[in-house]
Amino acid sequence: MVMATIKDVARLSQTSVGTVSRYLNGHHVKSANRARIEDAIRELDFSINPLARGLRTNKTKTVGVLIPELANNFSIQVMEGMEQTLDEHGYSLIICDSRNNIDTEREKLKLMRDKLVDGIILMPVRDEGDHIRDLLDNGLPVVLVDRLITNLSCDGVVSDSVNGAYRAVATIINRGHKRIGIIAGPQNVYTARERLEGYLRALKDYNIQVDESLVYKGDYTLAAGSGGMEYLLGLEDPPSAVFVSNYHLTLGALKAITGRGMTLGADISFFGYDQLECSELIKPPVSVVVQAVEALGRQAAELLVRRMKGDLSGFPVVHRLKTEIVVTDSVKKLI
Amino acid sequence: MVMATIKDVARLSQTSVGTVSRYLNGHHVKSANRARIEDAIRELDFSINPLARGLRTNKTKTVGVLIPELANNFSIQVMEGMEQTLDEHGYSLIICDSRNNIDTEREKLKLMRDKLVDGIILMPVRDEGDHIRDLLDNGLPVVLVDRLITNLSCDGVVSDSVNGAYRAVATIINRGHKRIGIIAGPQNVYTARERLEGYLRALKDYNIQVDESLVYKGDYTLAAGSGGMEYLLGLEDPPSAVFVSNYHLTLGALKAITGRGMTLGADISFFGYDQLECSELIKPPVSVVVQAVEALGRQAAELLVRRMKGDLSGFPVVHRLKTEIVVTDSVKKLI
DNA sequence: TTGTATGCGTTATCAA
DNA sequence: TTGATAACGCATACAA
Repeated sequence: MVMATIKDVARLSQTSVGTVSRYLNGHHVKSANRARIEDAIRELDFSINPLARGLRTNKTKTVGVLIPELANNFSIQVMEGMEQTLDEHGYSLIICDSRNNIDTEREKLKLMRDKLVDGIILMPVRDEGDHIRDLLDNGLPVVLVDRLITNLSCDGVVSDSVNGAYRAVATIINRGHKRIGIIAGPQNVYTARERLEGYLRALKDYNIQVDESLVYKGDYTLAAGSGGMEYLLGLEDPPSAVFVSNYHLTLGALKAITGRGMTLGADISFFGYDQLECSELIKPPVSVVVQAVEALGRQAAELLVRRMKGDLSGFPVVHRLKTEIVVTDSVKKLI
Repeated sequence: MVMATIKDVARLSQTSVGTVSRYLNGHHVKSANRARIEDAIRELDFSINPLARGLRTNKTKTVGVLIPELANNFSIQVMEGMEQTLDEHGYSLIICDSRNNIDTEREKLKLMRDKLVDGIILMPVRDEGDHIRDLLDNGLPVVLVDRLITNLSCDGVVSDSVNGAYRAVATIINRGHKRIGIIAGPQNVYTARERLEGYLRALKDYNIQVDESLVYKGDYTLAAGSGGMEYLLGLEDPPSAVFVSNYHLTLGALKAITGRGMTLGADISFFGYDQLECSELIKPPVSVVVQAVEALGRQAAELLVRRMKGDLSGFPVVHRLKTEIVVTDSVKKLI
């Protein structure tokens, strides 16, 4: 297929490439010319060659999105929010999966830089920021989403995980539980630390002594979720309630409970994290902390667009979005 | 950030841009020059400007992926397969969501063409092919995934849905059921037609008369799934078993069953489609037809890569992947 | 406001 | 094998 160029348009409209180019970029053009150019463009089915334009302008109208794991509900919903927003601003998304691997993250980030993206939205694998600082130092806008990075000055949009976890645990306490376990995530991940802190703060505020044996830490995986739940349930003095601090962990923990033939709320009280696709299929439905997933994506995208336009005000900006909690009979009322 | 160019490399390595370019494209270069060029590249942290290269070669090493709905397990897993394969071949993915809307599909397809992608993988919204034929006629490779299109000569990779549905229904019949309902999808979608056909064939082969009142057709949505199940359960003479022919429909149907407080297998026999993330959390686990999701993505990607390399042999190639069925106690044994 | 000419970084053609 | 150079399609500085 041979595409029409700006030259063809100029010829057909009896103007010059300069005029056509100016028309295309929204400059003022005599209305007679404008009309003829528009006709020619329609006639030739012309569209701008983004490569040529990019070569001149050093802009690609493309944003790189790097996610540690595509295959999960949460990531996808965040992505949808971004896709929509960036689409509205005329940006395309190049999407990559870092497969929860910091080396892949480095590599893909380099790939994106080489592909000349105008900006990057990153959900980082873990607390490691040197390679990101490199990008920022080179003037490439980066917005973190879901997770911040210690000692890295970078824009970000995250959920208020401390508060989400706090309210979950406070709810459990208010229903009369004293022995409350937590399945926490890997402590080199921002959200995992925050959620553990929320748990600890709630216990402290309600004067409940922390029992270290009730704090299980694992990766953000299904396996760690079931492993953690097995561990807690196998304790000599098991907790009466468990707070599980991530999507995959929640699925895994529920699997362990179901596997043991136990009933939520009756045999073990349970508070999970993130909306399960099938939350209504489980009896009773599961109490969870729900994040503003779409907003997370939208706001990250909007912030990035602002940066790409050259507005660097307030750097680093961090948005912290409120979470909601859904409380059900999966947490038994002891009082 | 100011990127080094091939010119800088030529200067530093005391060769010419021609030689450097040839080196970069794998042609033969005297080994002394090769060494000096490699040093210079490292020294300057040079990487090829894909815009300039694309402008010359008319290739972007980018593939457009258009999916009717990002936010579902099935799509994502297919996408992961594609991402991995295309990554191996040095292609980036531009991912778009057509939001189950044929106009959006048209629009995004145009956008991708304008962005000069080298090829497109499309999961079409429905049975409409003119806009796709346009692309093919213009020499842009397109591979359909999951769904073919009537009267459109186009490469594709799909599951053998007829067979999947057939075996599901045959399994139900072999467990002694005679009154078997189906929640079918929209008949302008390839997979929906195929799965309905599988159902009908199985009934025919086992000499069971088709009762039209047991055939419910709806969109591929959760709402249609629960609506369909409500309808079937509300019949004067309801079916003893129901085959549900899509992921969303399955979720919706299960929701209706759970909502009525009925138990799978005991009160109603059930066979769904696609792996639910939480299939193990439901008691009893649900019988489903499972597709080779990753393979679907991989093979579509591989086929597209072949086409983009210029190998047009066998067009149109259609791969039809086998499905598996998972059979559980959700289908009651009547005999 | 318009037309002309130059350059963005690469590949490909040509002569050496 | 190499170097010099034209071209890819566009945006922009400059002169008009």
